[in-house]
Amino acid sequence: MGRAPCCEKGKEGVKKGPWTPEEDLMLVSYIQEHGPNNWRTVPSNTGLMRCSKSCRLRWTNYLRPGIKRGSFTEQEEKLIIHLQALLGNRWAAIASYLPERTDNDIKNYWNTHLKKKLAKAQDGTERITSNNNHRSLSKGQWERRLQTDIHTAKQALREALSLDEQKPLPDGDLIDSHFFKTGHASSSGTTNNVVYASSTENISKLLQGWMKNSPNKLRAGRSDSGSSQGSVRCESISSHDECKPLSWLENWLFEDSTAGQEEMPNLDGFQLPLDDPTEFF
DNA sequence: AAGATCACCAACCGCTCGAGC
DNA sequence: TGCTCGAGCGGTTGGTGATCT
Repeated sequence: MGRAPCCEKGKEGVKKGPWTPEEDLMLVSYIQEHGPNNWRTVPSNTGLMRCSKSCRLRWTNYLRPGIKRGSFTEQEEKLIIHLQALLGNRWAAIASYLPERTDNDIKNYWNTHLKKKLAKAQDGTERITSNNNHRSLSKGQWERRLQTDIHTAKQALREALSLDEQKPLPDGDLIDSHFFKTGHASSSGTTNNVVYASSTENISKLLQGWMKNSPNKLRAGRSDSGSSQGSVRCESISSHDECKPLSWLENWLFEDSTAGQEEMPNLDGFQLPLDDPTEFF
């Protein structure tokens, strides 16, 4: 499989580094008109001296409507920790459960905050248990620990979701409708102060206008960072057109909660909602 | 006050996947 | 069937502001 050279790599005149508000405006104006697709043609059509990849990234990580910036809430933090435990470093998949956050954002937050936090916590618990763990775990012990971990993760994830019960995390549809109705995602926010991307007034005006006119385009754009993995998973779960990751997740949690709380989940009957559950590990 | 170090995050790089030819 | 290339993803880097010495 011949790998294509990185877009415009080596090409002269390709700008790198931070985006200027003018560039943002150019990109947003273009996407407002044409939608977030066919990135290859974006630089030439907009006149931006950027590589198509850079344009896509700028859009998905910063300019895309509905992106929440600023500090993460405790619920978000919990959710990330436990989704990471379940999914590993599949940031795009994790991001699909935090529709207002980008995979890059989550990844950064994980690397700069949560990893350290967990390392500290783990360090504390390891000190306690280290005396009892001189030998490596046997296979049986390992499996049992794995089951416990999964159980714990699910439990905490359930808690995280129930904490947010009054303002349930939006599923795929809610994201869009919520966003289009308000035109500004923070209007329903009851939590922390959030600063949204595209703070430049012009850009936000453009986006608001665009959102009113073409909701379907946004959906197309969202699917981008919604990750292919996420959508594949949706297909495997539901034959419906709509992708509702949180719905099945909630179902999954609630299903499990109907089982005995103290009962250790059986790994064999543990229906992970992925095509290949072993991918988790 | 100034240099060193740390923390954060936007952006880049390179790999994989999958559609199209 | 194999190749090309666009798109997406995760890891890494580099710039910048904050904090420390």
